[in-house]
Amino acid sequence: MGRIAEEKKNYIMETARGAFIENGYAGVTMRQIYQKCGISKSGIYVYFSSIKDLFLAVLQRDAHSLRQAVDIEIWEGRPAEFILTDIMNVYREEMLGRKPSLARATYEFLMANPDERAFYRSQIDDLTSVIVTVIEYGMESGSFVVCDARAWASHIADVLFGMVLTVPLSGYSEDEVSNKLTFLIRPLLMDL
Amino acid sequence: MGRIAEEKKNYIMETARGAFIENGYAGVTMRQIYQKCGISKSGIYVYFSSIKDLFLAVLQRDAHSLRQAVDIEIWEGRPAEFILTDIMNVYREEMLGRKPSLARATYEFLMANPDERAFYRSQIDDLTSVIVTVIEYGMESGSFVVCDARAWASHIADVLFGMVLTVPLSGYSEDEVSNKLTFLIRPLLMDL
Amino acid sequence: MGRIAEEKKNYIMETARGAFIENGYAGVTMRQIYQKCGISKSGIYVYFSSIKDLFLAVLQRDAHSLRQAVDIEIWEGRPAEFILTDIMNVYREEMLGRKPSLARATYEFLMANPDERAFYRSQIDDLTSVIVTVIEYGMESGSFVVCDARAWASHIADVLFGMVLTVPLSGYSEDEVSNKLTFLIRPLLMDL
Amino acid sequence: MGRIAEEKKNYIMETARGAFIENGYAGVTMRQIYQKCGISKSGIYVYFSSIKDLFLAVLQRDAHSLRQAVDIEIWEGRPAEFILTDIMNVYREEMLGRKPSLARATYEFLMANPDERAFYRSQIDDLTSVIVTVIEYGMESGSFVVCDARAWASHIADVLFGMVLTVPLSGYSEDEVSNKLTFLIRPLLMDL
DNA sequence: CATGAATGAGAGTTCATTCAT
DNA sequence: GATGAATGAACTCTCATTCAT
Repeated sequence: MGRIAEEKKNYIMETARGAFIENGYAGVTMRQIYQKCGISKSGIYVYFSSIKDLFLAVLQRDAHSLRQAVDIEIWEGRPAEFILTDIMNVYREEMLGRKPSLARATYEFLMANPDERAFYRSQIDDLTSVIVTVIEYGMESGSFVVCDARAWASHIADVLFGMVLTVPLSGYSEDEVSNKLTFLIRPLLMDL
Repeated sequence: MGRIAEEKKNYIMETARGAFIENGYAGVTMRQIYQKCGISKSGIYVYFSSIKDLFLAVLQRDAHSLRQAVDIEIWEGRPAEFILTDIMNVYREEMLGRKPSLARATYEFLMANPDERAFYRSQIDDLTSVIVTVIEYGMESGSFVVCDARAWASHIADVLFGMVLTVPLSGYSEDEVSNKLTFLIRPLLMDL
Repeated sequence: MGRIAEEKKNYIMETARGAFIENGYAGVTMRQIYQKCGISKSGIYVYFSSIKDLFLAVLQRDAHSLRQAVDIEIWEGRPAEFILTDIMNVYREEMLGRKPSLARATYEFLMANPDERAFYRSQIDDLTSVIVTVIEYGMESGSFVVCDARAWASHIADVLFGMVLTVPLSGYSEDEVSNKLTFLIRPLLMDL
Repeated sequence: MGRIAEEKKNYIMETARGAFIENGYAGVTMRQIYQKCGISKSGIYVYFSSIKDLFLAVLQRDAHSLRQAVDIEIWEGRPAEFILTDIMNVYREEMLGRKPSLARATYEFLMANPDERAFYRSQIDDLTSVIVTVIEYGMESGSFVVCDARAWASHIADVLFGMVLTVPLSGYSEDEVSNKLTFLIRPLLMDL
């Protein structure tokens, strides 16, 4: 594939991503995508053999890693509780619909395609491991109480992944969400 | 509506419920339902004016109330930590797919019908209030540490509602789920 | 058929008439009728074997005769030009949608049921003959110029029957309609 | 759109036109059209997004302008009374069903789609203005008596538009129609 | 590499009518 | 005399995908 083709492929993925964010997985039609892209109906099939294919590509590309950002923060000596809060804020913005999120689309997609679910687990595990790093760093630096870092990280990751799905339904307000997230990590904080 | 009609209506709802549990909301077609029911395509419309209508009926009928069961348990003097565990187990079975669940269908439905979302919030609130009762009972009886019952109940409800959606995707094993639920309520327990 | 049945039949016709006036012939469904009537779905079939049947009954019952009213006016010595204007006004109100009209429904019905068209012709002929009477009376009493009464009557009837259909589409204003009707009969008037 | 596509679109419109002429607007289904066309059900939607869309396209294409023909006739010096008769004959053929007419379909369509009624008014106005031209030409050339050209033209147009709808119902014979049209314009003629 | 055209399968819904009760 | 239940046939329209060009 030439460079131009590569760019076009990327452009399609980017545009499709927007559609998936807006309408979920099941709610997106080829029409929406090729119209948004301004290309022909069959133009998409040149690069992706099906909607499923396209979504998987979008999903893989989107797997954002907090890892790097967190490593830098630690290296810079930012207090652990702030780093943890930073992470929570990323997800909070997603819950409140202020940050584009593929959560809904991913949910719908994985429900319809059970074979691909391993991907989801690995996403949770990634987040968990990042949080583990933060907690351990916090314990070392005396910001966090001593605890089972892995258990806590896993718990936090679960809650975040869950609330990203449920908050849009429950309609929790920004304050409610913030309180809930604060409540979630409070037991870790030393001086309380 | 005569008794026979009432029975048929129930039969349709029961059958449709199975379809919704299996395929979610978006994945269910009228065809699947009337074929499963063994009636004609238009036969369903005698009882329900649309798929949405039918799903809402199924949903309402399904709104299980833990309230009563919990009240009885308290009245019987069952220890608070056991009652709480009982509640968690109900949801655990749902997470693990061993208890038929409308969670997925509900999620898809509410995503497609934002107007009905209040229903979801009220379900969370119902669960929260039941848990509040249990926690307060546990604090009185000395099983639970003194804490902000409402905040904890709300937190627990959130986690349960979230995990009902995410566990089928993450593929957590029974043990993992159990551990997570134990971890969730451990801080409440007195003797730890 | 007993008297009660007779009354019910009349009631259904009256109610159906309202529906036909509102929605034309093709636009009326059995549902609308039996709901408006507050009777059961099949209740209509006790009295009328089909929608077509029902409409025909409504139509026959509705054939209003101006004959009698006009005869009285002549007998009372009302000036011919006023009587003619009275007739035009009946139709003007219908054109402007201020008098309930079956014109649209009749049109749709007869287009779909060519066999029944003789009825329409007889309606035009009825009106024509009434107008003939008025014109002859007007000629005798010196209000109208001497003319071919039958040709003029037929012409006027045609225009009225046509405009009852077209005015709702053309959207002529009340003034426009009035002017047109005045223009139509002006040549008959003596002192102009 | 390529030339082949253009041709196919025209072919569909032509075929649909036949269906609308035969069965009106409400009486035509997509099925009839795509079967007549020999294409697949969804094939039509490639070119027209709905029945309404298709009908509007047919209607626009069909808007015949007499204007040009009349201008030529005047330029050629054809007597005004003949030109007027030519115009009337166009509509007479339509009334008698010898010239395919969309009048019925248009009536049904506009009744179902009130928003589009301006179109009807503009059609009447177009015809009126053409007739005005002819009448003025006739007055100048001494064929017609001096009169209010606009009022007469409007009157004639109304009658023609009305009779196109009513004659198929009244079943007037060719002679009757001819007589009526003659009667309509007689007052304009000079030597009578 | 790209596209317009075409399609089969299927979606949800409505309707007039029939029939056992 | 009246009805609730049921149905088959039809409706408009959408979709992901293929294929010749």
